[in-house]
Amino acid sequence: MPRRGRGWAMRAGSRGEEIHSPLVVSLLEPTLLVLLKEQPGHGYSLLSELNALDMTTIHPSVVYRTLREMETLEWIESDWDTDQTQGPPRRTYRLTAQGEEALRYWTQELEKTNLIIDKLFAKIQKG
Amino acid sequence: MPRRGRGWAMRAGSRGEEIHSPLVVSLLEPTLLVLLKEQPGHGYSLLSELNALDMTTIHPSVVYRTLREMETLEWIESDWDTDQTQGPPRRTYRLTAQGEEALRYWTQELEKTNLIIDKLFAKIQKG
DNA sequence: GTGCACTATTCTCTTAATGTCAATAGATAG
DNA sequence: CTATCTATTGACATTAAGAGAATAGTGCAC
Repeated sequence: MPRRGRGWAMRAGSRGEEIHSPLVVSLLEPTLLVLLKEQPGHGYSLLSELNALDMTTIHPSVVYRTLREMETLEWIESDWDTDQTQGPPRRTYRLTAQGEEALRYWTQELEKTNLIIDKLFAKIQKG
Repeated sequence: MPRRGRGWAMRAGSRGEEIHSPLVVSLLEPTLLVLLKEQPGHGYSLLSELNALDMTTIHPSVVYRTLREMETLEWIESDWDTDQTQGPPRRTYRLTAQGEEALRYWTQELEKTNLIIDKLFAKIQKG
């Protein structure tokens, strides 16, 4: 029952719950871009790749929805894969040129974010 | 007219607009904790401190609202300051013990976030 | 052959957070 | 006396996220 938002830290910390901070979710979009740049993939496989990146608390339906929205933006494209699945057909996504462009902007934003976080750490350690 | 969310990267990049990624906003809460740990302050002064940290696109009312919510959580407390203002009375906030506790959890989360971003950079540079 | 676990995706409803802007008002300089 | 800067609040609209039900194919054990 992940519930995000204001006051996350205490709720997550005091009880060892599966709540994630809003930060994790806001990394989802660029993370999917990066993963799909590495290689095409479908929702279910991306879910386990997210797990490998310690983004374990994101709800599957959020990932699927995000992929659909990214396809609407034409950052990614997909085809149905009916053969070679271990279950029902899967939708395999790949990055488009526009998606690569979006990833470039996102990369800059991630750099900026790292800088801000580093400044915060500096302030924390100072005190 | 900052509009966040899905597709931020292209909207922000293609036109040089004042749109921020969802990442920036999700740093607001821990940033306010850090700034108030450094020293007590009021909303208006915190706004310029956020500017100094390159978090320029966050709307003032969002900052004020966040402060009020953090006070409800008892992470911070406030008093009205009627003297020594350069305008109307200001509400001066300071960190509570619970706020320090929250900051500790947030610090861990920021470390985790930095790690994830670094992993993403590694993947980006590899490709 | 049927029941179960795993794979795989979509849809919908609810709740929470953000965006935006108007309103209010004290202080100060010209 | 009015424009600008300081300072905060409140309300409303919009967007995103959380959660779970529904659907369905595959493969294995019994």
